[in-house]
Amino acid sequence: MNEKFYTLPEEKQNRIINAGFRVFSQNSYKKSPVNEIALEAGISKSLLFFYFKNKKELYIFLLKKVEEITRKTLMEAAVNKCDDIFDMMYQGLLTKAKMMKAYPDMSNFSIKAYYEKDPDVVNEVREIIAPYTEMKTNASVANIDISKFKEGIDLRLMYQDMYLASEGYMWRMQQMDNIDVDKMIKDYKEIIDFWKSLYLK
Amino acid sequence: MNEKFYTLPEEKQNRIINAGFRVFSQNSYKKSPVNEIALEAGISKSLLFFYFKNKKELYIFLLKKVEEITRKTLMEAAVNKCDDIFDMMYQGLLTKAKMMKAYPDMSNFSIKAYYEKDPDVVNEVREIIAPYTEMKTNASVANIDISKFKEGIDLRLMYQDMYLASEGYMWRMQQMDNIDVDKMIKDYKEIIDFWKSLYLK
DNA sequence: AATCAAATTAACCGGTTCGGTCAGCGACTC
DNA sequence: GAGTCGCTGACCGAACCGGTTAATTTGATT
Repeated sequence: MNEKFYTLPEEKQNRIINAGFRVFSQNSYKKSPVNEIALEAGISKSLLFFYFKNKKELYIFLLKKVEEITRKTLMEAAVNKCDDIFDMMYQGLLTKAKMMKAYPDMSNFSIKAYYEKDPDVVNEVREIIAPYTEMKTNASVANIDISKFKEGIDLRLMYQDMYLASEGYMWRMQQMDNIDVDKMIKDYKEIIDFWKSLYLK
Repeated sequence: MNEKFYTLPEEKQNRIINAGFRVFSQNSYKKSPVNEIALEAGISKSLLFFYFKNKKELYIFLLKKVEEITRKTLMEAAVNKCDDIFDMMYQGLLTKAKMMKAYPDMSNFSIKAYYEKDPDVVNEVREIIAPYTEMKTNASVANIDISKFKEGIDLRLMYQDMYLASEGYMWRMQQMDNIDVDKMIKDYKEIIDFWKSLYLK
């Protein structure tokens, strides 16, 4: 790709990136028209092909961008490491919300990429995304302070319930046309407080 | 559409229907190639155009098929009407699982259709689907026996939590390549029992 | 085996779309 | 006014797509 891209004002870069996320998140790789990305970014197709030598390069650039953005956001969030599992879930959603505000279609794009089967890009997708699919389920349940919880609660099922509900909530959000991130945070906080009242002494 | 379609062996009808669900669920209306549907159904494109005079007619037929299948399955399920909200959720998932076994992509197809914006079909979609989008959230919480529940539980949040977790569970299932419906039912039963132990006296 | 109708398909057509290229336009500098 | 830079409109060949048509296969009947 053309290094000139990085000299563009950040706002313009983001316009291109978000347009790419949006189009590639709603169509398969093959059926995502480069022209539609350019139009949505407010530039001409020719210029897009000036920065990225072809469609595949643009796609892979976006893939790597997902990783970069996620890593950066996660690093920022890790500053306030909390031992409370409820705070952890809340913080998790907060960071996800922050990302969704800046890059609304990134999440859907990475999901779509994960299931992409086009031989033109499938190898690259596997290479770039694969490392991140593992460390999904772990990352918690390990060392939490049991004494705070009510007696007789199956912590495994509790966690599963909360995790599933979070996934269900995210899913419902993804389906909607425009996401009200602030309302989302408010609703989620309400449920977390409900869980606290249920599970904690 | 050509009435001859209904004289086809049911297995062949279903192959066509499922192929339609799959292709239309993964692409927008416009970018769903009729040829791909035919190939996946194991017939030629020409034959498909013999049964359905054009793409739009096929699409609308599938839309109506969703309504028909859902109604039939729901009627069967309504036989054992239970007043227990937990039983209700369990029965609800059972019926949904049954439908997913017979028509794996129907659910995703109807979601996609709901958000379809192509002017060629948007009016018809609204007409056919709209009536069913309302009666989603109600249908419960209304007349349940409160006395069975532990005191101080916010029933609205309880229901929301269970509903979201169910959706999250369904979503996780949809993502997987091949769904083990029986295991799914077993896991779900485990969570419902967990909820019972949490919320009931 | 010959016949005929029904089921099914291969081949084709006109139009559109898509990835990618290229010549050149306007603005700004020296 | 020559040269550079950011940028675009117009264009190209190839592929694709919805839909048609003529032909072929199949299967039952005589």
